[in-house]
Amino acid sequence: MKDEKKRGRPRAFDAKAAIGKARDVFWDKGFASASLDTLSAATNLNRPSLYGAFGDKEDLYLDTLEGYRQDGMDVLTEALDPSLPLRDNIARVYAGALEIYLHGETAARGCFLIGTATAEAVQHERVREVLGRSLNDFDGEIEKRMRLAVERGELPERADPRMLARLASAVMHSLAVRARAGDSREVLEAIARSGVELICASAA
Amino acid sequence: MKDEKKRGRPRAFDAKAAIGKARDVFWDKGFASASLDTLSAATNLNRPSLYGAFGDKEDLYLDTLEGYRQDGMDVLTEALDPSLPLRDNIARVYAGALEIYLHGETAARGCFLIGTATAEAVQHERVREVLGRSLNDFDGEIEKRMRLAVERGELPERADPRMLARLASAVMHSLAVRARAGDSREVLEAIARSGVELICASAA
DNA sequence: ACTATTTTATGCGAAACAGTACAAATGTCC
DNA sequence: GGACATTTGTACTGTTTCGCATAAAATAGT
Repeated sequence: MKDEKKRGRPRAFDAKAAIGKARDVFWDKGFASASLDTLSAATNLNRPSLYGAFGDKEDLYLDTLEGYRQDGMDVLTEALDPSLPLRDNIARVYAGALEIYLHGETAARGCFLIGTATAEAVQHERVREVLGRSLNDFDGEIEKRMRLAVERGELPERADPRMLARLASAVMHSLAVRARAGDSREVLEAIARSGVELICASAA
Repeated sequence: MKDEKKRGRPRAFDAKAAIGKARDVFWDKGFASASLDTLSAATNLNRPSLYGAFGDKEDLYLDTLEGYRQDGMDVLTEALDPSLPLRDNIARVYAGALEIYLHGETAARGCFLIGTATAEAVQHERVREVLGRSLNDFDGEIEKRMRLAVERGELPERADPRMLARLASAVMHSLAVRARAGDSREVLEAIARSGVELICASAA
């Protein structure tokens, strides 16, 4: 299913790369403030090509969100490598998040989902759905690791894996917001360290 | 300084109330998607009146943010009443936050600052400044209570009040995002309860 | 009554906006 | 080589947007 040569003029661009460029625009400006002209310039695609390939602006935005979710899940599962201690896992999750959040030309961008999709979530139901699903997926992935930690004795029997996971996510959500609010790397890393301590307080 | 009658035609509207109406519009739609026409309709002020009283759209938005910050601080200090145990204080903070976040006609609005200002923070420096300052002020207020808790023995000597405060805020940030993402009141309240437990684990 | 001053209301204008029509370009299939 | 299918580039349309110009309305001072 890779080289199913279709008839007609072939595309002169890589859809994945274009979505990546569009994502950068949305990331900085937000959905509403990103004009199709800007997106067109950033992707090197003229407007009709954008429409033909991705649909309207909201469709394109949803595509960028989905891509970010995927990438985020990949980073997350890698950070949660079960051969490492729980404490290291959570620390790696936060470190990976900060690596993404603190990447910005002028100001830090924070989390793409929390930084931009949250604003649209009230009015655009589809965006709200993606946002909610993404947060839940993240929680779920961490919860699996927490469950394993209880089985292994890294956490006490009475620990609630689901709630611990949600609280571990909460620290990440806060890092996402604070990064975009302009907090320094030092402050964010200190919060991450304290978060690990608190979440894994009872860990071996 | 209340009835300093100025010359000229008197205002036919209450500025505070107008800012409140404008805030509701921004809260649902976000800064970028809120048009001056919508704001004008919601406040019952025609555009020139808006400009005359508040300046341009960004100025008006900053005014609504400042008002929200003020209101939030009031709710916060009331929740942190030092005559109550720390655990109750933090629980009240979260309960007060949820009371605000879950108020929405169609979908929950979440936190006005985190839900809308975060999106603009990268591009609009003044918004970023207000957002950062607001988060820090919240942290600071909670930190004072944490410091008191250490003095009183509600928390152990080795507890770090500043970090505990930031983590307590983190749970609230997460509630803000999740509310806007569509999470149910039940889930949010459960997270709040678990958050209190975790933060105050070592409290008397 | 008259002037000075500030707020309202109507409406303008220039720019930005999203989305599309149309034709040229570029490929596949027969 | 020719019919067909798809993409690309230019240009267009109608709408929405922000901010303001201008004039009428309403009050205070004299």
